[in-house]
Amino acid sequence: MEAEPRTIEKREKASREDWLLATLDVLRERGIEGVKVVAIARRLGLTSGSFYWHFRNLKDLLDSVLLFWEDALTGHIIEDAIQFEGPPEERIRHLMHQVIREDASRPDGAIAVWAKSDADAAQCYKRAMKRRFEFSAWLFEERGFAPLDAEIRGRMMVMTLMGETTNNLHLQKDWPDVIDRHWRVLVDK
Amino acid sequence: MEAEPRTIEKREKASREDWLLATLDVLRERGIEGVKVVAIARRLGLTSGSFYWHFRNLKDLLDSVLLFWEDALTGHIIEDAIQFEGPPEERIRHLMHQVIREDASRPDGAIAVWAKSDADAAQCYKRAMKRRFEFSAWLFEERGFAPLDAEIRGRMMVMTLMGETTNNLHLQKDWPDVIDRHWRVLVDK
DNA sequence: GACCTACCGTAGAGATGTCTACGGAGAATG
DNA sequence: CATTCTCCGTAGACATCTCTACGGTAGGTC
Repeated sequence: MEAEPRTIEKREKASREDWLLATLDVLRERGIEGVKVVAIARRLGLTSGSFYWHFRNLKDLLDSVLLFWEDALTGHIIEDAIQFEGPPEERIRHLMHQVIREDASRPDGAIAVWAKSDADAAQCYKRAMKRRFEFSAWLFEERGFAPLDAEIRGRMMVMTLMGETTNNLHLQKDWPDVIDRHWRVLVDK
Repeated sequence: MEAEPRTIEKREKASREDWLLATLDVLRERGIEGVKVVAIARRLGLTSGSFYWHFRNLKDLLDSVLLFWEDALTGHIIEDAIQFEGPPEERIRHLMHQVIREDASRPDGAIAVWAKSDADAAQCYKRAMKRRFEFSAWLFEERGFAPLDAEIRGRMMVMTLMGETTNNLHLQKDWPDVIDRHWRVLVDK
């Protein structure tokens, strides 16, 4: 059931980023209430004493996690899609494949639940979703759909990808085929 | 941030089901690791001592929650759609609206996260999703799509609805319009 | 060799949580 | 009125968690 622990090799010292990445793993697997200092330390093969060298307290870490998720994990996909050269429908296809390929490290589901009971997480989640929706709408406008139609198709794409992510589609060997079939329904006029 | 607590009126005694429903609320808002005996008791205005009259222990409660979610909350929507009389595309529309209407009490997102670290939850989640996908595929076959196309459209419908659920679409006043636009993309040939 | 920086471990206070043991209250039953 | 059935509260043992205080160590610097 458990994923491969993100241990550090050869008794190396851990950086602030090591703690952050390990936290993302715990967050994805156990949810926000499962993010405990001792749990992350155990995963890194360290003790909680060392944690407080890198972070002021647990809240400090959680704030960093939110920022990292919004900037790196959401922004990364969008920038990658902007870089892509080719026809609009292929750009969409590229993005969809990219999301599933990087599936394993996405804590999106856990953050959505987190947002239900925490104001900071809710605000961050809302901002990130808005950004995803707006970018996706643009993708479908480029493809030639009218604004309102492009908006709903973009929205469906985001939701479908998040759904397949929480559903662990990437563990299924025929996932590229499944994604292509989703893609066809979305881009066909 | 917090939802209205599901308190019991006038110092009434709580039934096993009261505890179960309160647990669903906590599960939805805080995730599985937030489901603590004392937290649920607090929400009901009781103490943990009373909990152990209704349940052997925390695991006993969690098992019941999984069964209830799978049988009642998933089965309910399907049975309602089967009852529906009218053309296939309207049956699909009815189901989509129904899901969002009952949105507030759905802990689907929390259960998806739970399934990442617990074998029992994972099995239950898989079964429920299989049932949803198969029923949805049938809906779109009735609508006249070929099996493979019906399957992917059903899958997209389920994911979109779960996405809009975690996204709290039901709090948006124009949600029926948004759902109808999703619907058009899915059922149009 | 002395020093400094960066990182880690241990010990412990205080909070929170699970679960058991047991006693008590109110409604229903005889 | 006495008894029983249901449900609830309290107290306490034990575990886990956050966070502080402080001491230790390895590698680079002067």
